[in-house]
Amino acid sequence: MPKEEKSELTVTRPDRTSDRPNDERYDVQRVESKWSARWQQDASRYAAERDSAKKKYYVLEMLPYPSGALHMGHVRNYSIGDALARYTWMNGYNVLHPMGWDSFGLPAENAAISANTPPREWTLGNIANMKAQMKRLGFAYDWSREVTTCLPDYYRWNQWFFLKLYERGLAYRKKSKVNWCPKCCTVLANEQVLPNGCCWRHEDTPVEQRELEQWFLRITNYTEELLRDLDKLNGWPEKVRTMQRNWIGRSEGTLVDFKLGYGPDHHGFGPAGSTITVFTTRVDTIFGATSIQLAPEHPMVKDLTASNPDLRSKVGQLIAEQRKASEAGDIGEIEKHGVPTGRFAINPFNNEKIPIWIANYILMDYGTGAIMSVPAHDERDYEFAKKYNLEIRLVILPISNDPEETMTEPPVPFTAHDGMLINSGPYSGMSCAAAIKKMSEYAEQKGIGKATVTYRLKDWGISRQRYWGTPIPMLYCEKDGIVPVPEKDLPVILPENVEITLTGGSPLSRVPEFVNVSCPKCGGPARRETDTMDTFIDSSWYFYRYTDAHNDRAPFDGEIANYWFPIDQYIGGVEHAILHLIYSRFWTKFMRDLGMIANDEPVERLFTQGMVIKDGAKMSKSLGNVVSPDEMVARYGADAARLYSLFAAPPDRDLDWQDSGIEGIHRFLGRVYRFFVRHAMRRGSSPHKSDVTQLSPEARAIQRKLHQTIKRVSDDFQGRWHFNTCISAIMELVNTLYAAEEIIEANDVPAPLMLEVQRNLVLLLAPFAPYLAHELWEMLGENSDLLRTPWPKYDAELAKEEEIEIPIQVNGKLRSLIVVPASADEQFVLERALADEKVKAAIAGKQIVKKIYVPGKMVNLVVK
RNA sequence: GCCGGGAUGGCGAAAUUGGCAGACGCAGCGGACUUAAAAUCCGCAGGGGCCAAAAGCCCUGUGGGGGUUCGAUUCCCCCUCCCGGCACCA
Repeated sequence: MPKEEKSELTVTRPDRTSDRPNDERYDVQRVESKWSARWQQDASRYAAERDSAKKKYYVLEMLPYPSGALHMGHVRNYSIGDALARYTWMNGYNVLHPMGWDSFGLPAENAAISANTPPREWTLGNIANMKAQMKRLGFAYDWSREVTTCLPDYYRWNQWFFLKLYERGLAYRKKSKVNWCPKCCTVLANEQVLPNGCCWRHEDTPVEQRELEQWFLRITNYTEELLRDLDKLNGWPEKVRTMQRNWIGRSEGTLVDFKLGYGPDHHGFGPAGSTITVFTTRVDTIFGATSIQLAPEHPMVKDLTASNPDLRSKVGQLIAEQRKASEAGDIGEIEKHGVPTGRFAINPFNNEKIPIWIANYILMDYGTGAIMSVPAHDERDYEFAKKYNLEIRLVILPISNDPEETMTEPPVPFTAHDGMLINSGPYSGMSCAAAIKKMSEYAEQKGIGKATVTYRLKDWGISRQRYWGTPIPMLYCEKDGIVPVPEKDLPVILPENVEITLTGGSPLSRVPEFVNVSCPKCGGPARRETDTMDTFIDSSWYFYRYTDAHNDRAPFDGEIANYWFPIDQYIGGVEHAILHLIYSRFWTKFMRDLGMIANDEPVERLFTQGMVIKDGAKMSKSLGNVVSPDEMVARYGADAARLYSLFAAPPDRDLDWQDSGIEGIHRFLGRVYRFFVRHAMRRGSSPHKSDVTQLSPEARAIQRKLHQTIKRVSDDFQGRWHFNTCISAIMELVNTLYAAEEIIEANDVPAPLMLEVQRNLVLLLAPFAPYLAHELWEMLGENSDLLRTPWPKYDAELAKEEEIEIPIQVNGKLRSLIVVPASADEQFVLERALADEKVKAAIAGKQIVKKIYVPGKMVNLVVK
C-alpha cells in the first residue's frame, strides 16, 4: 500500500521529546510510534483463529466510504468497536474484527471530473490514506480479511448474486422514472437534486422526470418476513425497529371496485377498464363516500380525458404541481385542488352514483392511486369537499358511555375508529371494527373487492446510470432479448480509461468495446447493459465476505459463515437505520433461501452511536467547525483522541466536541504514566509489610477502590455501554492512588497489592487506550501479550465498604450524616441517628410518627 | 400530523431508575513548587441568604404546571421547547 509512511505522524512538539525513560513526562509520540511500528510488524496479531475451540465473537463496525480521510464520527464509531473487540479478546473469545471499504459511488466520479484523476486511482489512494490513519489510531483489525468492494474479486459476486436473483425471478426490468437534468442531459442521483428541485450544477434548472427501463429486485417478496422478524431483533434499538416498521408501512384495508356509470351528461360507460378500484382502510365509511378521487397519473385518466383537451391540460397542471412538490420535498404542503371529470362511478354498496374527480392530493404510488372520498370522516377529504362544495355525509357517530351523547352530532371530520355506523343500510348500528370485517366479507362474496394489505415498501430499483459501480451482468440480443451473462464469464470487468462526464447517460454506453458483444445463446450481435448497480448492494452482504475473504469459487463458504454468523455486535451510525439495514436483512433472507447460510437475520445486536457535533452543529466544511483526527493524533495522540470520544458523552448520544476536553484526557494519560514511572519499580523493593490480609486502612482503601473500579468497568461492558462512566471510574481510581502517594512512598502499601493495583489498572485501560496500556505493561516487566491477558475479576468481598455514611432525613429533608459499620442493623442505625445532635435539634419538641430505614441507604424520620 | 429520543451548574455530563442531586472532566478561583512562566501537585466551587470574614446554619434548585409518596431527576397526568425519522399513505 502506498502512503504507508503517513502512519508515522511526525512529532509536533520536538522540545518535549526525550530519550530519558525515567522522564516523568509522557512523550506520547515516542511511545505511540514505537508500538505502532511493533504492531505493524506482526500482521497476524488481530487475526481470527480457524478451527478454534473458543467461543466466537463477531464484532463489526460499519465499513466507511473512502472519501479521503477519517472524520471524528469514524473515530468514535471505531473506538467503540475496538474497545469491545479488545475486551472480548481479553475475555478469551475467538474474535472476528474486520474492516473494509464501501468503495464504489458517485464521489469518485466527481473527483475524476474535478481533479482529473481516474476513479480507481482516487479511490485506492484514499483507501491507503485512511488505512494508515486507522493503523495510527491503533484499531485492532484483521487486515488479512480486508474487503474492497470496487475490486473485481468482490464485485464479481455482486454479479453472481444478481444472476441468482434473476434465475429466481427476483430481478426484473420495468420502466421507471429517473431524475433528469435537461441542461446536463443526464440522470441525477437523488442526492444531486437540490432541496428546491433543481439540478446541483444548474441551480435554477428544475429537474425533470424521465422514464427509463431499469432493473428492480423483488424485496417485496420478503416484506412480511422483514416486518415480522423485527420482533425477534431484541438486541436492536427500539428506534431502529420503529423506523423500519414505518418504512415498510404496512396498512390493512379493503379494495373496492366502483363501476363507471352513466352520468347526467349521458357519456355512457367508460372506456376499457370499466371499474375503478379504490383502496381504503375505512370501508366502514363507504356509505359516506360522496366522490371518487383519482391520482392525476392514474391510468384511467388518459381515457377519461381523451375527448376533452381542456380537461387534459388541467390534469397536466396537476401532475406538474405534484412533481414539483415531491421534488421539493413538501408534498403535503401543497394546496388541495382538483377537477371534476364529468363522469360518475357507482358505489357497489348502495348503488349510488358519485362524481369522479382528479385531485392533486392523490398519489399514484400508494394503494391503487384511487380513493373513495368520505368528507365527514377524513381530514383531507373534508378539506377538499369544503372547497368544492361536495356533500358531507355523516355515517359514523362516536360511541359514548353516556347514551344521550351518542346522539349528538360530532364535529366533522370525525376520524376516530371507536364509533358506530348510521345511515349505512344493513350495517347501521355496527361498530366500526365489526363493519370493516362484515363489509370486506360482503365485497369478496360479491366479487367486488376484498380485504387486503398494502405497503409503503417498494421493490428496490438498483440501476444507476453511472460509471463507478458494479456492471450489471446482462445482455440484450436482437434475437434472444434479455440474456444473462453466463456464470463462467464472470466477472464482467468494469473497463478503465472511460471518459467520465456528467452528460449524456451512462458513461459505459460510450465504450464500444464494452457494449458490443456476441450473444452467448445465438452468437449474434448483442449489447451489454451499461447501467451499474446501486452501491447498497455492495454493503448488503460484505460482512459475509469477511468470513472467507479470499474465496474465488463462491462469495464465501457457507460453513465458515455459519460459524461466525449472526454478527454478535454491529456498530454504526443511525443514518443507516433504514436502507442499509433493510437491504442487508433482505439479502440474508435471500441467501438463506438459496441454501447458502442458516441464519434468518444478519445482526444479533445493533448499536447506533450518536453524531459528533461541535458548537451545537454537525461538523461541516462550510461551518468551519471540522475537527481533524490527524491533528488530534499529532497533538495529543491516538489514545487521547479515542478516549475522549468515549468519555465526552454516552456513546448513543450526540457528542459535542470540545478541544479543551481532549486536553483534559491528555493530562489524565500523562498522570497515569507519571504514576507508573514513579512507582512501577517499587515492586522490586522489599516491603516491610507483605501480608495483604493485614492492610492499613489506607491500603485497604486502595484495594477496595480497585475492586469497585473493576466491577464498574466490567458491568458497563456487559450492560449499558456507558463508557464515559467507566472512564470516570478509572480516573477516580487514579485519583485515589495519587491521594495515597505519601503512604505508598512510605512503603505502607504492600508490594503485592501495589503490583495488583498497577497490573489491573493497565488491564482496565487496555480496551480504551491501547498504546499507553502496552507501554505500562512493558514497564511493569510483563511480557505476555496484553491483548490476550485475562480481563481482571473483581472480588465482591474486597469491594465492600466497611463503613458507610447514612444520611438522616427529617420529614424528607437532609439533617445529618452518620457513619456506621456496613454490617449495622436497623436498630443500631436508628439508635445512632436519634442520638445525633443535629437530628435531636431538628426533632426537638416534635413527635416521631414514623421511622423509615432503607438498609444501607438512608433514614427518614417523619415528625409532627 | 404521527412515531422515537432529549431538556440537570458557566460547559460536557453523573446519579447502575424512587433514597445524600451535580461523581468524573473542562473552564474558573485560591495555594504549593519556581527568579518567573510552563508543567505538576493540593484545595475551593449549583444559586441565594444570615456573617466584616470564616466556620457554621438556613432557604432554594434537575424545562414549566399539577399529582402519587415518608421521600421524585427517576413513577402518573397536562404543557413548552430542542433533535431525529416518517408523512396529503387513503
